[in-house]
Amino acid sequence: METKPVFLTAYANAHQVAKATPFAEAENLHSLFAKQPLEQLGAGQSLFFEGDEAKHVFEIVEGTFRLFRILGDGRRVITGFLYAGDIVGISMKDCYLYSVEAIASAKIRRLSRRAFQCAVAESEILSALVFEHLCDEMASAQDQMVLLSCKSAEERLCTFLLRHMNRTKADGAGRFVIEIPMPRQDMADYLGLTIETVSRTITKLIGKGVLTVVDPAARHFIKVDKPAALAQLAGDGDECIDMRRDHAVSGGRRRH
Amino acid sequence: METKPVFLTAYANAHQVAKATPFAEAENLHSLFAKQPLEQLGAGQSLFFEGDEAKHVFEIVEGTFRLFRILGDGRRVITGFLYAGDIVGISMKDCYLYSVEAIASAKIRRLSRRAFQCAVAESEILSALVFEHLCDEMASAQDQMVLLSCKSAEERLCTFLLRHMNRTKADGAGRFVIEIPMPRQDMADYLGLTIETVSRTITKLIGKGVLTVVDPAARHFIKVDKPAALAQLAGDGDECIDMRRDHAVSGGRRRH
DNA sequence: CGCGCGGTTGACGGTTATCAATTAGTGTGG
DNA sequence: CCACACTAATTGATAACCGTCAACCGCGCG
Repeated sequence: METKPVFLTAYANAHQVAKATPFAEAENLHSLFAKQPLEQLGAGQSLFFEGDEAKHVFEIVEGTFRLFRILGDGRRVITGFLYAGDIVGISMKDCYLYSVEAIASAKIRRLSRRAFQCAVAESEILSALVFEHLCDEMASAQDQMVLLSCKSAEERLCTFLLRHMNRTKADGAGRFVIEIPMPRQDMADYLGLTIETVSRTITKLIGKGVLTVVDPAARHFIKVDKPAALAQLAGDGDECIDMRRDHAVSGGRRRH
Repeated sequence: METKPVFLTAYANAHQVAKATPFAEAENLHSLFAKQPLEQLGAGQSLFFEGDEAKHVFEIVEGTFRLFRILGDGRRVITGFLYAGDIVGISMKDCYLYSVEAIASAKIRRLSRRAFQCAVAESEILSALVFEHLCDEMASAQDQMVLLSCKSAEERLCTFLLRHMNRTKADGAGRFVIEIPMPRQDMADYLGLTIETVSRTITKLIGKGVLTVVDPAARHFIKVDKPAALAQLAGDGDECIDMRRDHAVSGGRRRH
């Protein structure tokens, strides 16, 4: 995550491009949006729908969004969430691959795809950042596939909470209060579970002393009392660097 | 899939780059590899391992490969397969995200990452192709997440077979003989199932008259007797274009 | 107050994982 | 040539996990 953008920049100096657009001196993707008007959205409002022509790129200024697809029979799959600072709409060709909705009220800025492409094409730095962005997206898609492919309900939930924990600062005692801005149904559709299983699994984790719901009225804030236990239960125990090269010897399959 | 590369090309003419490298006139990613020596690999041989420094980009000339990650306790997740003509190693930052192994004997060509980057940075056409490649990878990762998130064993298997069918030509009678080059265990690890469930589900589909195993000795060739039924059972019934915009009204969840 | 919504809890059953045995194909060596 | 071992795949019995259906709780709001 802290790696320098190496790709497409290695030969940046080979390009001597006339920099004429308003974005020419932009050094990161966010600065592209700086002059765009702020747009306010209400809860449940959509940025775009799956299959729509991909006309804009969006920067999330405030709030949380869900990315999802609907199957023929009504099943919904949430493929990701967006938080303040995220950018969406880059990794598209002609059409959006998924729909995006604000979970609660939110603020965004938008750029036409054309303007975005223009700015990126003129800057080696931005090209590299776009490439990096795509790689990050791929990496988290991979992680999600691992989660969905072979983790139990408890492992899925712990992984989910852990990801949120890592976006949060600890308090003095090394404990965390994490905000879960989305409703249970969204968590379920994201983790490939039902709302009931999510609820029950949270209850079980509370029973184990790993979690506390801060305020029964506001269930969107959860305190992590045992971060280490949470990481343990998440299942990807340091990914087992040593055995990757000779997994054949262990030979075992273990559960789905 | 038949869309023109729009991204990073829109302003291609703004760049007047001195094209001096051997790759300067390359018009597609494969031509980059044309002059590289052909390498032969045996069954089970690795191209690289998850976590290795990403030093090369590979073109698959012949054979099939599995992309996978190993979890701490030995569970294996196959995140994808590679077939002749595919390219792997682009969507990486410093390190490979997964390991890649030849399923049977195979042939590849490789390019150093540096050379690849160099060539791509000098050509607008190649840049656009790389971007397109990444978008395709994202799209199939999304599809896989949908599959793993909410499809039953039968739907998963039918989806898998359907994907292979679409890479194959029909015979005169509109039927298909598809080759499944990987063993059952690989299918299982890819579909988030066990080998037993894969086997049982195939048997069930044969019972329904949808499939025939061409030769009990060579189980890697499967005849699709009812392609329409297979598509039906795969579950993503034309993705329900109409209801995407108003899924709220249907209100229903349906099974995981 | 009654209603609706989001969330929790309980009972039950189905799908699929797990454990175990069997078959068939393949290669090896005497 | 056949016995043997070994692997890939299938089949069967059983049980666990989690989905389904249903009831219930607490809260906010008209």
